[in-house]
Amino acid sequence: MAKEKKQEFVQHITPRDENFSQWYTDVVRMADLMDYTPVRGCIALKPYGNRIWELIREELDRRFKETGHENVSMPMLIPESLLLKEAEHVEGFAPEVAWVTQGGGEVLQERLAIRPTSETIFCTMFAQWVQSWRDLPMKYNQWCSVMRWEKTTRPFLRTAEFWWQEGHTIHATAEEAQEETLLMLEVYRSFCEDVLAVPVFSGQKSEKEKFAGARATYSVEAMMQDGKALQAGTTHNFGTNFSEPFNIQFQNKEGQLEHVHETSWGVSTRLIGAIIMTHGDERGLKLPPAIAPHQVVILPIAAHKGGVMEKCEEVYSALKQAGIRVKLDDRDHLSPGWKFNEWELKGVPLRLEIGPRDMENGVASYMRRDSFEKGALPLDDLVSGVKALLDSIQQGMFDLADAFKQERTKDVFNMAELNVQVQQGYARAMWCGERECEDRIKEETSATSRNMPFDQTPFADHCVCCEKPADKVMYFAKAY
RNA sequence: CGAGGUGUAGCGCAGUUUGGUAGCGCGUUUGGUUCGGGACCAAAAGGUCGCAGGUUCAAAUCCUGUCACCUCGACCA
Repeated sequence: MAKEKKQEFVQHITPRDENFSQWYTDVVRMADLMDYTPVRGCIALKPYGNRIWELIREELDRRFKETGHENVSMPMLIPESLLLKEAEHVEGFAPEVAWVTQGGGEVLQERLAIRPTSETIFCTMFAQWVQSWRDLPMKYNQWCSVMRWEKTTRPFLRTAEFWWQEGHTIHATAEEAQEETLLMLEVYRSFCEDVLAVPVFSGQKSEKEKFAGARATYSVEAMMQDGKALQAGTTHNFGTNFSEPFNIQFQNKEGQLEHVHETSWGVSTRLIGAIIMTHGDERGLKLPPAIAPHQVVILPIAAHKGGVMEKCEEVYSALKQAGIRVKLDDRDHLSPGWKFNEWELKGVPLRLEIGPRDMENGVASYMRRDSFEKGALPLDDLVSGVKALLDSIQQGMFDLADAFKQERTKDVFNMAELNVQVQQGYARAMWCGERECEDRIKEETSATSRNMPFDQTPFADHCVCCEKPADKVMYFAKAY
């Protein structure tokens, strides 16, 4: 009977390998991360999902400050005239901008865009704030939400409003701007891999795929468990593309006016989608300890029996004192089996059980969410045991994801091979650099160019598509 | 934006073909017994049937429109 019921429960999550998209939406809903709202395509982050985002923010913000950035806050509304100043930029964003046309019942003289991104307003303010070479660089970041009126939406991956950070910096020289662009790309790469345990491909976007208005765009691209690509973060070098129309100038050491060189970079709540689709399994979410709202959950077994709750509370305090994010699940109307499943669904990395039998043995039983491995930790040295397990889980999750990524990435030498490979993962190919070939690959395989790795050592001499001489190494994949 | 599908209690669904009192399971609340992989008994609460119009004595059910969500495409950063 119990077994039948359990199966019934598990069936609520669509099997991952049967229908990955459906599995994803099931997990998002059941893990209680978000909910839909009355506004089309706009989601509400619930406490659990919001907490994950908070932890991501804390960790990223620390890294931004370490690299010399400061936070600012800009207005949500952008006058249309500002948006129109950079031609490529407006062309790229115009179709998905939401507009405010009235305020307090009066029709506005100029309609205001709800920011789809803040380059234009940053540029406007930079122009007022910079005068001398001594003012440079200005390295600012803001945490906010932006709005893009998307045709189809999907929780975390593409929503009409989403939460993100956008860094905007201006520099005196092209070299400095390029250095900043690559530095922030590296911050994103190490954040994804070391904190989220999400291995990524780091490299430069093609002309076709770069940001509207950028001279060069770089990205970190993750691989989901269905083999598809997810762009996890981007950095852009604008050169003087924006500083010229916005007239952001400074006086150099020689007393002459020069335009600044600008960069921007961002990551969003899409990272939460990346975590789910990189690590999740048939039982639900699987969170890396570094950003798990609860790193450890303590479950009392037979809580009414003497000393069990007291011991749980003691362990809870000790772990909390040691700086571990710990949850004591003392709800007494739920059976242990129920709680096991619920916390597994929510992705808690480590479960501790404390019951009469454990107390006799002076241990706490544990189970790792990553490998389901069970064991026991001595109560008198619990903190160091838990810390070691959390470290091991963090590493184990990365290693598993990285092995998957490598297994699903192959070199291809012609269109037939490319077509086969992008059905299940990333294809590394030699590419001539022509837009025509990129378009043809998209048309025939539905895969797009992801990015060019920094190691551009050729492994063949002709283009995967047109067979003409090629010197660019490019990753292709189907993308979210 | 195109093709297909779904909207009925917090969640999962039946009822729609053939119009006639709003149903089931889980969860929730209260009381009690339990507790090492989704426990049990008893009682109770909970629904504008997505929304708007129409047909009818009567609409969850038939008709029209509309909105949202899901799947696959297209588009996009």
